[in-house]
Amino acid sequence: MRPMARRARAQLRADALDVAAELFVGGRFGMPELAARLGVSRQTLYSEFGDRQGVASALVLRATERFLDGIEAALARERDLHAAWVAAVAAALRRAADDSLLKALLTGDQAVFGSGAEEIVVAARDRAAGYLRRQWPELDAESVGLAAETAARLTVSHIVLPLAPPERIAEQVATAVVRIARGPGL
Amino acid sequence: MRPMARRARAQLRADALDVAAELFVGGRFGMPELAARLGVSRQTLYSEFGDRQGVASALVLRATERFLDGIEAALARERDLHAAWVAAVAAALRRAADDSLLKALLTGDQAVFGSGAEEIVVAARDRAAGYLRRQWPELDAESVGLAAETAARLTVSHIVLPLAPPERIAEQVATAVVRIARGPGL
DNA sequence: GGTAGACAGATCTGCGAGAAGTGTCCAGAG
DNA sequence: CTCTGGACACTTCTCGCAGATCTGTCTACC
Repeated sequence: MRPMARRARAQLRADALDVAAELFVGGRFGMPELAARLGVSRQTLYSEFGDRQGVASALVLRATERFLDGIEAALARERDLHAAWVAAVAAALRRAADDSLLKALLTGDQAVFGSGAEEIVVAARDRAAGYLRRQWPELDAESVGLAAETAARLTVSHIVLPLAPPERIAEQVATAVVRIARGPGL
Repeated sequence: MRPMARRARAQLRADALDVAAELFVGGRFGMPELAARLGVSRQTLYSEFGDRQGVASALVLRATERFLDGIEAALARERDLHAAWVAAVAAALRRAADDSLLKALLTGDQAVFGSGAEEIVVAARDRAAGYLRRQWPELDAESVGLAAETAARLTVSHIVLPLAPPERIAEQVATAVVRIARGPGL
């Protein structure tokens, strides 16, 4: 509860997840090696994360949140709805391209812990909906929900199965999302 | 070249793929067992399909075409654009639900031969675009392309990761596709 | 708090023998 | 002319088994 202890704990968690991510992409992710690399005893890890799955879950959670934070930042950086989505999708594609853990979670190829794809899609959809409601309150509520889910699913789809250059994908997804968000039309 | 020979060959291919699909979902797909179940020699199989991969490719190809034929039939059965897509997506979800081979191809979980997902998405997109161009020629060409790709990707996404009952998914995808197909709007 | 060590039990690894499958050949039957 | 059955070399599963490693927990210690 003391500042030092809390800081040390948070730092340990952060370091542990950094190393765990490294080990994971390397294919070997075990508690003994994780502890050794951190210069800490196995027990400390078990105390902090409960068990191996706890480390894995925390790792997935952090990767997801960082991913979505980056996307939301890109969204917020633009004022035009279409431009915002172009930037967001482009950011998502970029991150997915050079984050092995994220790519593994989304494509599900490596033996990842809890698939992860579902959590990411759900979280992305909810964040996108929140952003739209907040930034464009005049949009129809149902359309916002549909646009958010479509944005999340289309982006993941293009990460898993890219058929066009990133810029083109971003443009296409953005156009689709904007047209859906615009509502029934008449 | 004689009718009898051609018919026998076609029948053999069809039977072979039926049995191959059975063996595949059962997890054991080998040339000796396939030949035995067909009451034919292995050599005949190799003559007809070239090699094991040839059987696999033919199997995937047929599954894909049947899948898309079913969807296109559902599309053609409705006159309203929205209703047509509701029916098509519902048909796709239904088929994917009770066709193990198809589901394996799309989700990529079982060790399928050539992933298959890419071929399916591409073929679905192209067929959807063809249908839209043919049936709704007044639609903007670029919008049709975008709507077709979105329809294909969203449907696959909802098959791989279903988060809502099929009827709701069909309704959502149809709404999204129609709004995209409608064009820039103004 | 944290460490080091020990512990039973599960899980992974390497390995070799044996079985099975792959792809190709050919002689022979219908 | 097509299909069969058998043989062939080669590669790829499979299975058992021993040894190593990992997991999760406990205890003594600092």
